[in-house]
Amino acid sequence: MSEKLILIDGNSLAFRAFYALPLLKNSAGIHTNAVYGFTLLLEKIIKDEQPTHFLVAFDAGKTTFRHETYQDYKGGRQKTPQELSEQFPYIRKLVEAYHIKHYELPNYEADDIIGTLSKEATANGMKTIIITGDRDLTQLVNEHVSVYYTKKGVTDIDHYTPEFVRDKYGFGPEKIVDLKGLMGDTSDNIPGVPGIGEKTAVKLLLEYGTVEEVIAHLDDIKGKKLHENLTNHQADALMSKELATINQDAPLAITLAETKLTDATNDKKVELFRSLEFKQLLGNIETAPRAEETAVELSSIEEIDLTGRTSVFIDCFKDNYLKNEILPLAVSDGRKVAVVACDAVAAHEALANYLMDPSKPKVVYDAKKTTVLLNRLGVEIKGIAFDITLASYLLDPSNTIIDVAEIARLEGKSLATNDQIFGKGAKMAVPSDDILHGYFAQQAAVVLELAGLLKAKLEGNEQLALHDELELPLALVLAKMEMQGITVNKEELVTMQQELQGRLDTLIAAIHAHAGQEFNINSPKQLGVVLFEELQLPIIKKTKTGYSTAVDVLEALQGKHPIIDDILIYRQLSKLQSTYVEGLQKMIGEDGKIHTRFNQVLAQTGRLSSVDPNLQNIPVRLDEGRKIRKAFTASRPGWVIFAADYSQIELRVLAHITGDERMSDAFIQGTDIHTKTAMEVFGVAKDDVTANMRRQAKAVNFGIVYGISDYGLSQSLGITRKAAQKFIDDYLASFPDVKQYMDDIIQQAKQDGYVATLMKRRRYIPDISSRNFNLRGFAERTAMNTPIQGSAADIIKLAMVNYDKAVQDTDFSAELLLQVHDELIFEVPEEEVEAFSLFVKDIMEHALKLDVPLLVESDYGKSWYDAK
DNA sequence: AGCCACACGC
DNA sequence: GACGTACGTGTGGCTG
Repeated sequence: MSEKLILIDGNSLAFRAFYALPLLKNSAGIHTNAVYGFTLLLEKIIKDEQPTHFLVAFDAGKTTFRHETYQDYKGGRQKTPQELSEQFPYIRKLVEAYHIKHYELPNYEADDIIGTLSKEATANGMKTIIITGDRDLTQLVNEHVSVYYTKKGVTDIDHYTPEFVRDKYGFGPEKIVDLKGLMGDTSDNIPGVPGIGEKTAVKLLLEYGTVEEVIAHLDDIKGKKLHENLTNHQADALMSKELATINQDAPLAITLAETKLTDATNDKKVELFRSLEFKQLLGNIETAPRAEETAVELSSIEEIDLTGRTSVFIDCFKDNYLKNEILPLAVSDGRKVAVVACDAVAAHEALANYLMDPSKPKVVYDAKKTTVLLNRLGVEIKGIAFDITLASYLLDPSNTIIDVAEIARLEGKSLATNDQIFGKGAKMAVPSDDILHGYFAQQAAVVLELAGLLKAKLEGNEQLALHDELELPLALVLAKMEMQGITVNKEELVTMQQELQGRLDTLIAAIHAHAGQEFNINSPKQLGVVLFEELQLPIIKKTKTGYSTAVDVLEALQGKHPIIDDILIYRQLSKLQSTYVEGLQKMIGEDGKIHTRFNQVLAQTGRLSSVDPNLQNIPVRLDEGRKIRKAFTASRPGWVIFAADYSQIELRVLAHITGDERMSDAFIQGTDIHTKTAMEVFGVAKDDVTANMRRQAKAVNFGIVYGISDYGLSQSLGITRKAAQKFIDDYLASFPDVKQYMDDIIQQAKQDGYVATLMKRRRYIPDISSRNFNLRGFAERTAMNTPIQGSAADIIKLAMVNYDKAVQDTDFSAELLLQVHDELIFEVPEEEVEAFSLFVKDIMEHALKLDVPLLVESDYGKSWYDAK
């Protein structure tokens, strides 16, 4: 087969890894984060690319041949932190442990080594992949050489191809050096020409081709200042181009043949990982556990001590526990573990009694799933005291928990994964009872072990109450909601489907007629060709794969061609048809209901999400879509759908957290918050707030709540980024305590590494100190926004738990069906609804005492549509 | 099977 | 100056 060479820019990736990962230390006090990140990258590259040849290039020293040309080359760079430079020897050792060659050459940079070898590889018919964190190498891209850039972290990678570069600039990679020649490069202290940034440089190059040609045509250049700068800095431009040019003929003392990878043992890797304490990686090497090694001896259920601390593990095949095949149940008492076939659980009296006894504390992997599965077996489990999935999520919501092995891995333990036992994709199957029972026994044993570790960590974070009093009780409420389901009227959807299909057919015909040909309107690619090539409409925006045909683009084209209006309507209707009208019908069960599942451990802010189907994004904004809600009804005649939603909960939380008086006053006095914001930001009296001012103020409030950037605000208001930034500045000047909070919370994130909600939910913000402008900006907005959105999530969750507890002491027969972030949906007998409304409103408004009032609005009707 | 573009909600 | 800009889920197209 063809040969493939990987070339790694060692210094650049060491820096990336260092800043991407928290400053880890092994017990000997050596910092290891850069080495660790480097290792992850090597693992990923070897696995994904399967190279035949491999080399890591390093920079040799401070001065290079470029310094002869320009003394200040790379001047003004910050010194490499000590914590990183001490890791370089280990990175070299690491590379050697992988039996990968590394090379450095005095007077040259890693870039030149890479450039020279990639040229040689191309000459020998090899494919080359260059991996770096530095954009400089883009110039080497061609059809045989790709450059992969690490984006976020170390293992998130962007692939640069000649087309990518061409799409971005309008010219190929070979002109990158000309670009640098004109615009310079601050990171390498390459001067370029003053007053020329990317925009101007690209324009000039598109017109003249190269720096030399630009200089040759100086007299044609318009703009006095530009002409003057170019004239005065011709030499700088040429020198900058020279500096930016990678040397592809460096005098290397290493040959391509020497970079060939050999089959090697893991000995050195194991030794190094041991000394650096890379436990997880070590676990991966020391072969995946075989059944015999980890097999727990199976006891009969009678031998288990069900009186003390126990764990219960039950699961089903694939992820939908509301309907899929139930697998056995395993119980561990910490010494012995027993596995019972699911059919035998309810029949086994001692076991069933134990499961239903609230005084017998049980530790589980997933309380909601466990509750549902046992309920399906006819057992109402009581006394779940700890959920390791919830615990792991609360400790760090970025943990993506897919199985017990994943939580174990996070705790430095290695064990068989669900994928290993069940297989994945089409090959997924339940294994033999032997394997299955052994696996389940092990799961139960490990769950018990992990519970102790995680509980101690929660305690250390003062998060035990968050688990015990909020998330765990909520899991049981959610289990009930999922099992309850919501009735959906299929006939209603069928009628809508027919109606929509008629309109869609008409639109398709009209669009094809406008286009003069038949094509698939659902294909952005085909649509792009029709709009921008056949019909020659102006290209507003591009995606990385072609023309963008997104709504904002189409709206900008309205009036330019009659096809646009039809496409906009087609888009809207076909989304309704495929996702909702047709999609939801498929989800209606034999009970006439849809049973969504709520994911309690996914959203980084603490919100819930909903899958299979997602009932948190049923249309509401446009009436056309809102009509879908007519199909959602109460399950019994005489009952109604009742919806209660928090009014402006996030902004109320913001007023509470910041203590901002003006904002708080608005809520205390019941002033419309968007109007109030407009009054403050525009400095006008209430009666002088125009509809447009209120609309803009609303968008700014939206931005505050969701942590959008100046760019995001500019997009939503259709204004410039500068104008958007001014809005934000004016807003913060109007609400000084909000401004103070924003500054403080960023400081706090820097200091603690995380931010927290009112209920002590955490979100870690590792990028808060990134020197990457984008990552840092994103991190800052996350820091500002998460306590607001997350506290709002805390409040509605608390309301749900309080409601569930309180309703049991009433005669209400209402059922809680759905949660949509700031809204709860119930079904209620119509005669109860008035009293129930007061009951729910009281619970929701007093879920948590804030310095500003919480306001709940509600309505009811025969369908969700009517409960507006 | 996995990625992309797009669109829905909050 | 900028790598790309609230989150999460589902759909259809396309690619390998």
